[in-house]
Amino acid sequence: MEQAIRNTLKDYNLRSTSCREDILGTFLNKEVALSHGDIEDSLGERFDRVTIYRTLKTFLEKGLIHKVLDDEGIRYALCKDNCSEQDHHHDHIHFKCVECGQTNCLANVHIPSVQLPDGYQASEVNLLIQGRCPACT
Amino acid sequence: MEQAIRNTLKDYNLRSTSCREDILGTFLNKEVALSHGDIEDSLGERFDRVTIYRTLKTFLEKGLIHKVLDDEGIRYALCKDNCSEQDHHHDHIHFKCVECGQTNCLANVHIPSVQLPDGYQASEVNLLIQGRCPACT
DNA sequence: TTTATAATGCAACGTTGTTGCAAGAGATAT
DNA sequence: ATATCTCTTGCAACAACGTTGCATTATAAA
Ligand SMILES: [Mn+2]
Ligand SMILES: [Mn+2]
Ligand SMILES: [Zn+2]
Ligand SMILES: [Zn+2]
Repeated sequence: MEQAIRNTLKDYNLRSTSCREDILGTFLNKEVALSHGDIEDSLGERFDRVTIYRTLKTFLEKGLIHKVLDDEGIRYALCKDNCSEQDHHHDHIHFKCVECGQTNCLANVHIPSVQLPDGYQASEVNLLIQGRCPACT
Repeated sequence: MEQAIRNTLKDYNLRSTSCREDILGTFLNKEVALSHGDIEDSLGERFDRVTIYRTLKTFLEKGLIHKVLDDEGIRYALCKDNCSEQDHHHDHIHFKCVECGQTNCLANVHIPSVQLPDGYQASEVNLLIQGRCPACT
C-alpha cells in the first residue's frame, strides 16, 4: 500500500514526500470528495496548511485529482481514469447527499451530451446532482 | 424601472431598502451571474459588506436569485421563472466562458435527465459547461 | 556522498464569510 | 402626521480560507 502510493507519485513525476503520501493515502481511504479543510482535519497538525494547499494544486495540475463543484465550496476527488497534465478527461457526474453531506463521483453515470446554441464551444462539463444517497434514504 | 424594482420586492414580501433596490438593479443591468465581490465592486462603498451578504442570503431564500456553481467560487443569478420560498425550480444550464470569464444562464438549454443508480434520489441538479462564448470565438 | 533541484515551514498578509448588538429605517395602524 | 412595531443596517470583532516570499530541509540522481 505504502509502496503503491509511492509508485503512483513516481508515475506522475512527483517526488515522494510524507505530505504527498499522506494526502494521497487520505483520498484512497475515504472514498469521497474532500475539501482542503477535510484534509487538514484528517491529517492533524502534521503539515503546514500552506503545504496542503500546494500539494492539492500540484495534484490538480498533474492530473492526480480533479475539482468537484459544490454549492458550498470546492472539493477534490481522485481521478480514476488516468488523467495527465495534458489530458484531464471526466464525464461522470457528482452526487452530493443533502443528508450526510458526502459528495461522490458516480463513475458509472455519464454526463449526457447537451446541444448548445450556435457559437458556444464546450470544453469542460460539470454536473452535480444533489439529493439523498442510498445510505440516507 | 425604479418602481418596477420596488414592486418586485413587494411581491416577494421584502421591504424596500436602497441596498436591496441597488442589488436587484445590478442583477437586472448586468445580465450575467455575479459573485459577492462583483456586487461589492459594482456598488462601491455605499453599503457594508455584511449587508450585501445578508441581502444575497435573503434573495436566495425568497427565490429571487439562485446559486450558480463555478470552479472558482459561487455566483448568483436572477431566477427568471418566478421561484418562491417554497418552490425553487431550475432546469437550465450555466455556461462559463473561459476567455471573458462571464457566466450566464442559458435559459433555453434544459438539463437532460440522468438515470441514477438504485437508491439515489435527486432533488436538485446543477450543470455547468465551460468553453467559449459566441463573443469570444 | 555530493550536488542540484524541488518541497516544506514559517511569517506575514489579503480576502472572504460569520455573528452579536445597538442604531436606524420601513410599513402599518392610529 | 405620528407613534409603534418589526425588520434591516452598520460596525466591530472574529474565524476561515487562500496567497506569497524566503530561508531551510529533503529528495533523487550523478
Ligand atoms: Mn469525479
Ligand atoms: Mn441560472
Ligand atoms: Zn447520504
Ligand atoms: Zn466569452
